[in-house]
Amino acid sequence: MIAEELLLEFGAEVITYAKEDYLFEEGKKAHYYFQVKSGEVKMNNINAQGKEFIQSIFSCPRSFGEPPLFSDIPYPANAIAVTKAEVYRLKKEVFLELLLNYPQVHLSVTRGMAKRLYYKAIMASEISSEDPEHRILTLLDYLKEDVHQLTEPFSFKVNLTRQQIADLSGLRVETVIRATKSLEKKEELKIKNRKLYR
Amino acid sequence: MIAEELLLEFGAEVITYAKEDYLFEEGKKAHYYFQVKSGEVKMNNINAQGKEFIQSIFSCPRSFGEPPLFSDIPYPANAIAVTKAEVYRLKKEVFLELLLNYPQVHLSVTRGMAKRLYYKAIMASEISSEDPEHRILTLLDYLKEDVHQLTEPFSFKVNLTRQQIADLSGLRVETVIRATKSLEKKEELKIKNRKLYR
DNA sequence: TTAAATTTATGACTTAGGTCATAAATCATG
DNA sequence: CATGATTTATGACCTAAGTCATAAATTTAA
Repeated sequence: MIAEELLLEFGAEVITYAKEDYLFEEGKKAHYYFQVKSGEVKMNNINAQGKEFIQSIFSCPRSFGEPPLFSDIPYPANAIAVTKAEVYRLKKEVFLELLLNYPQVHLSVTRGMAKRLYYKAIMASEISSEDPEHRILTLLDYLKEDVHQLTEPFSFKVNLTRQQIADLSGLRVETVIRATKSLEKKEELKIKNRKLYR
Repeated sequence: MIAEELLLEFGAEVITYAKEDYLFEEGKKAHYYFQVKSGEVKMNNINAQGKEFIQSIFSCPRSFGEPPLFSDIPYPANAIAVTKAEVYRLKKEVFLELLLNYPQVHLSVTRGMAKRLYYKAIMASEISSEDPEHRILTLLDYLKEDVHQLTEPFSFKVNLTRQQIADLSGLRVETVIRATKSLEKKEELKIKNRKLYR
């Protein structure tokens, strides 16, 4: 995350996207630094059979899509607005210039990438090795503790649909529905009018 | 990767690990920057049922385990020597000091993390959505093109065991054996005395 | 140079989670 | 506020990949 004032000072634009709009596409080169101002943006892949995998969902003030700005790699996934969203957009060259002038900002960008690498490492291992209930709990605990910094039992209200949980954890929606019901019985989750609490 | 001279100038030690030695453990705090001088190091997770997932295998001159140096997160996986290995080790505080003094080095470390994030994004999507043959080809193509910079067909000799391919792609060794044989029939791979070529 | 360990190989079988069909409940929108 | 779209729900069934057993080929180390 980069402070709004600094972004604007360096000439960042604010762009408004409608729900379902693409911000960039898998395989394309990166030209901008992006940071959410309002709304939600997801990065995803769609395979040949139409199955979706959500890499991550970003809301204010998270940035995304930086890796290809640093290295000669294309975007590994699409970025799509989950809701109507406003996004700061800064030209690649200006962004890199900014990092050189503000080492502390560079460090905080690096910190952000470090956290995402941590999340990806955890989820890759989960998806590869764990059963549905374990995967879902790991995902929700990550969101609860690392993103929302909550500790109290059932203090985290999950604002994801069962389908989104499925697409984040490599499962099918029916499996998530069955697994969350089973987790409720085991008192690992609460379900209050269809919303999950962890 | 940081130049050897610079590492030594900042007081890096060279540590020799025997095959199977642990360099650090999942869940622990990070105190050092690591960079391979010789041999191979893997980062992995072992689940409750004993199944292994290999996050990555590193050889000279790759660094690994940086993310927890930047952010207050623990190691998401173990680091274990795959072969006898020599590793540069630099204290966390000195490493961060080095980055502040050498912005270009900081940028190259960021670049390295960006590439790993790219790899993880690709493999997470593969493991979540693709069948065994697709996963294996994507893994091998990544290693061939992005790590070894090879382009000629079958110019990449894979020096991984079937078991390592399985643990990198979330499959079982029998599945990898059957899938690679099938890929050989389809002329996507060559197998010359048990070695894979892509 | 031999014995032990590892790696590759193959067949039979089992099963977890996916697939498909259908529907109720809830939400969003004109 | 009515209607169409989305989300949650449930049962039946199916299949890809995992599991298990066994063995041959190769590599390692003693």
